[in-house]
Amino acid sequence: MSQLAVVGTRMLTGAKPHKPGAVDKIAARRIELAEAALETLAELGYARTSLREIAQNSEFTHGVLHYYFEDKLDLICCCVRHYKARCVTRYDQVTATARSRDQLLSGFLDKLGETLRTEPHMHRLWYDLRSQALFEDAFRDDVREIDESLENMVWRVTSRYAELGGKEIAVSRSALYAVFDGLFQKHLLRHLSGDQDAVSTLQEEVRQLMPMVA
Amino acid sequence: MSQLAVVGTRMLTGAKPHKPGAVDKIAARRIELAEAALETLAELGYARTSLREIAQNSEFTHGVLHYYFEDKLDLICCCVRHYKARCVTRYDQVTATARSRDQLLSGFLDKLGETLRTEPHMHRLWYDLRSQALFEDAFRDDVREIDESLENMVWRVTSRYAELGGKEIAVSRSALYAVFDGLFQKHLLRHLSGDQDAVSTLQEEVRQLMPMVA
DNA sequence: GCAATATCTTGACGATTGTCCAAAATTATC
DNA sequence: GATAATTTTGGACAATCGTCAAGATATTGC
Repeated sequence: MSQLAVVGTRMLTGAKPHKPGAVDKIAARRIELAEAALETLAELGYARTSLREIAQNSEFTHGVLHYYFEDKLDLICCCVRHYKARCVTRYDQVTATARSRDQLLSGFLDKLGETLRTEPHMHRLWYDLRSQALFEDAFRDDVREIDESLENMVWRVTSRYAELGGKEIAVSRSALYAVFDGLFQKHLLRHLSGDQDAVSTLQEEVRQLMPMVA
Repeated sequence: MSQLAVVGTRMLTGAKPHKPGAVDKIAARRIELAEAALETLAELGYARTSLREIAQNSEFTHGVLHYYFEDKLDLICCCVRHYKARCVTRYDQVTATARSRDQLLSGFLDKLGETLRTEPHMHRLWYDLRSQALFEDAFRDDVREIDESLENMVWRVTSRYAELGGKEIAVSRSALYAVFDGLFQKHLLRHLSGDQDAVSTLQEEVRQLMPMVA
């Protein structure tokens, strides 16, 4: 019997491990494997990703996955949770340092374009996993949590933008996030379809939009 | 050798069949099978849908699918195309008959709620397939076409709404569609998660939004 | 340095997948 | 009503899937 079940229970209940560092080691490997899984998922999509393919993108063999994860769903849930940490602070630097409305907008647009240009695969994975949550209960809580984090992120940026202009945000949190999310998703598809202007078009759309919402 | 390849070529090139009615018959069966496939896809999602499962939801066996479709991708592409026809005119009746701003808004919200309540599975399939287009080239053109149709639909409704108020739409077509699409997707997830207030919350969000965009 | 534990590899399993094909069943044609 | 063409069936195939367990290897505690 592997120690996983015990460790898993510990992690869920928050009980302390008998041996200090043991959980950390296991957790570290779980994250390592989850990151390899994220790469594979981003490349192939949820529907085409197998455990063997994930293992091949790591430095281990496929058997080890069942040593650290209950099953495939457990692994992918771990991926989703780990994915979150990457995203939610993406624009905080811009928000914190910008000293004018234009500066904030420019910094935001730059970062937005950079994200679309350098990480399209990771973002298409997000949309894929969010769609999976529509079918699979196990994903729903995590996906909702990430969605909320992203909503908060958009709200923070826009709040600062409004503040710098002495204005108030004119739409609801949901609507604000929805419009940014929808625009990003649309131009992500364009970008992946080979549209060279996708990045600049997105930036232009957002540039026109910002003064309307705050 | 089946006639499919010939028929397929005919359909692509638009050449006339040797025997009148032969293509229609084949096309009709293709649609019949595509509709059975749509039901299965809506139930299980793209990742978990197999050809045998699709056939079981139809009145045929799994072998017949390869008589009418090149392969699985061909079948699902046919599904996507067929799906489109159902959606794009959903709100046209409301737009055509409404004689006041309030009437249009109420009719739109009613239809929106009814859609979310009665067809959540078909809509989660749409979001699933749109995400698949981020990975699979074969879906991209069809998905883009559907997206455009939906964008136009939203634009038609909002245009009429603006017209009835003697106003102009204040945002771009992309942004307008993005915000509606994003809000719908969010509340679809809520609704499928068992949130009883999802429908009314969506309606309330849209009710607040409409006067802001037109 | 030995025993015990933890970690990893490897191969196997039953099930399922998309695809293909020969034959049966059905329909159309004369 | 016989023949030909079309449509459908159902089984076989190779490949791949998630899962599991036994054994090899590495690490730790004493």
